[in-house]
Amino acid sequence: MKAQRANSRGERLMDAAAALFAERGYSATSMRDIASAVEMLPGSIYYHFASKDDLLLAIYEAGVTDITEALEGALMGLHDPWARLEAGMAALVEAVTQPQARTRVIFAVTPDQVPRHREALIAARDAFEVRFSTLIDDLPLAPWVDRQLLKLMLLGAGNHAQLWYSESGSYRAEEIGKAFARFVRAPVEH
Amino acid sequence: MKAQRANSRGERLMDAAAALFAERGYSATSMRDIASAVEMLPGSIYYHFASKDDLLLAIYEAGVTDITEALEGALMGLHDPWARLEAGMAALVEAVTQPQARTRVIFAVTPDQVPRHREALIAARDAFEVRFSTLIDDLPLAPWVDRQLLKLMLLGAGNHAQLWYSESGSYRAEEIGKAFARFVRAPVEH
DNA sequence: AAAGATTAACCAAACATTAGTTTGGCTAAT
DNA sequence: ATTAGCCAAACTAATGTTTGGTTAATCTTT
Repeated sequence: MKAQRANSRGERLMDAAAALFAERGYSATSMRDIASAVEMLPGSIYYHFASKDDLLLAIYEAGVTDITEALEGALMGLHDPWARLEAGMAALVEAVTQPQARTRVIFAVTPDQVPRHREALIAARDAFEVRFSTLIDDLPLAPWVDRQLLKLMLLGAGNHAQLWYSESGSYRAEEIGKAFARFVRAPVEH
Repeated sequence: MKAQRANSRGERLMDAAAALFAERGYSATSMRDIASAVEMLPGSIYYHFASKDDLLLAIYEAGVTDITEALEGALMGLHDPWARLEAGMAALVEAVTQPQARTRVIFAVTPDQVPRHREALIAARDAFEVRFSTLIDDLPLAPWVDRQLLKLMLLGAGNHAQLWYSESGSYRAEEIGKAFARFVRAPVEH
């Protein structure tokens, strides 16, 4: 009873494509690159996905689902707003740095690079960002603080970790996320 | 005596290519796209640059020169370390958001996307980052603060502004940069 | 200063390769 | 007997690049 074989191939395809999209970029990755990564012929991909655009869209939406669930999971049981921000940032950095990740594609591929699905990608991405925004909304902040800018700063910093993070490096994803949250909370100055 | 015509065309080529590289990405931009942006034929580009790779490299290195000079200019006359950080962040955000920019290419194109010049691009980018690091090194910080992580956070946040900044938006580049610097300095909490 | 030679900057046209995609058929499992 | 899943092979368009020629400006020579 090893069903799911069909689904399993489709998923493997998405994972392999996601890894290539995240590393080399969307348009720098060819269908032949993807095909040879899963050991099948280029044309065979079209049994699973109607086009390269659609493949990317499927990965992107799956990635948004993944990262949203990861975020919810990390927040579970936490009530203190700053603890929630730390956990959320940790989840974000983990999502953009994990090697097997479809989640990396969300921040590596910008909607403008896939004109045909531009709106759909923006909509999917916004769904996550709105969810992330509530973390900042709940913070007790000084009145001079622009929450919108603070959100964009934290999102940008977390996203950017994708570019310099290394598994062999001295930081783990979780510490990075938490550190970013603490930098804006506590008086860093001395 | 309107000399410089030669040089002027080459510069216009770099600017047009830079704009396209920054918006659509390196490999999503074709030589024909670039050529038609400056109203000449694809093959004519090869009189000025030996290859697409070399064109990108020239733009990238010119961009690093630009942003480095912009940074130095912004810091001139400032001695207080926090004032210098604010000015530096403002210069960074301005560099990644200005429309006529070769500087945007630095943060829009990652070295891995141009394998042939990977090391050269990394070296150029590092030259700027090292310069930027001194801003953080000079800050009087609490002992628990990891300066390396703080640097990466600020760089990431500034770089990321490129993705959401809009000229018609409610923020100007300078305020964004300064706001980011203030978020980590002052106790945001209330 | 005029004629000739040279060069910078580009065009016109093509080349080989790679891109995304399509089609028809094969094979193993249902 | 049917169908899900893939192969084999091709097709068209787009890609980076090359080549030889053309034009207008600059420089040299007389």
